[in-house]
Amino acid sequence: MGRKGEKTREAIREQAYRLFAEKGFKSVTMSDICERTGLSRGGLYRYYAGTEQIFSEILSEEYEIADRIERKEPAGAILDDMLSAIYAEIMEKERSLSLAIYEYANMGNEPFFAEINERAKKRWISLLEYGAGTGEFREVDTGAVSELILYYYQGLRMWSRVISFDEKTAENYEKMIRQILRRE
Amino acid sequence: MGRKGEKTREAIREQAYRLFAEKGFKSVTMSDICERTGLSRGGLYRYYAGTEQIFSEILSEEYEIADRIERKEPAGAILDDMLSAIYAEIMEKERSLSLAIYEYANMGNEPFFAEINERAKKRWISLLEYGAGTGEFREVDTGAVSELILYYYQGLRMWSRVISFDEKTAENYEKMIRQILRRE
DNA sequence: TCAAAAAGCGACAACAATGTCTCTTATTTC
DNA sequence: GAAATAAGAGACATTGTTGTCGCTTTTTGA
Repeated sequence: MGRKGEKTREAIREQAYRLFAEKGFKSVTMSDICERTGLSRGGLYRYYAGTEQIFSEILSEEYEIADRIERKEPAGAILDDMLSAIYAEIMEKERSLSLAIYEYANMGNEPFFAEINERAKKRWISLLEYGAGTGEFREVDTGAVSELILYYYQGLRMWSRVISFDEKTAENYEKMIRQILRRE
Repeated sequence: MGRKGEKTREAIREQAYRLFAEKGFKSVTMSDICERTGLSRGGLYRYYAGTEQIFSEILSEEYEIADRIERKEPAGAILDDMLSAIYAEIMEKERSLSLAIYEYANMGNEPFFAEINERAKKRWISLLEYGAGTGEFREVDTGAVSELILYYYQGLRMWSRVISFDEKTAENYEKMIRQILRRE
């Protein structure tokens, strides 16, 4: 019963994702999504009541993935993973939602993103503490350093849409973070 | 001849600035600006052909101010000035155009902002070189460090609209930068 | 295979924003 | 203070977007 609908739902999200990545949140209309999916208005509205609904569904998928990093490896190895994930994200561009997310955040969804951000910061703090405990990292002001890691990354990610970075810029990020954490 | 017009022009820019700071670029309509200024459509269109025109005029004022930092003081003093300007910008919020600028940048104005950014980076690089020359700062990879300074700042500035920072966060910025530059 | 349910269509009314044009009202300037 | 010019009003046609609704087509499962 009703199996085809799920395929369409996914196709809608897939196409909408691309549109949001291209144009941000505000500039995407339901008509745009109709066009891309080949659906009519009636067809599309059967699934989603508007762009906000589609976007928030995309977002929850997105952050679900980002949130499930939880292991018990050496701090250095975890750091490697996180930095290479970040490197990839800075370099990808085409699928970057940074504009859409930022627009959406500024439309009354501040608390949600404050929360996301708080969690990310806590994750970094606990990694830094853990690494300092095992002696892999230098002792640092974990609050300040995790903010640096996060906002430096945000700045890069956002402006990589506007300025065409070479790999050097993304490498510099990694290099600076490692340098800050390196034991002398 | 025609003096009153200039007053109105300025009033339009002033009100438009507020709107852009509140809602970003895309969400501001000519009708919004009519409402705030108390002008009719005909009246407003006599001065500006659209929101892009108003915004780009506001931008050029904005960057004109930002661009004229050129002195021959000790590197440490220049650094102090720049950091305190940054501190103020992170904390102000109400008049922050960061959303508007980012939206506008992503609407085909990438080259303009790439250029602005390039200049800012060069300014930092030359300050870092100068300071290392006088022995006030540590010798660092000036390219990498200036990127860190810039994008960390961008990240902070953008997300300060969404997350209510306390002064601590802005202070941490200053602290980290000084620490990176401090001679041992 | 065929009836019921799900999926999809496209016209339509309502609204919001744009840019223009003509007319009226203020402001200069002499 | 009167003619010339600038500033401003507001109605209008146009365009784009939204959300809905009744109808048709397709899918599904008994």
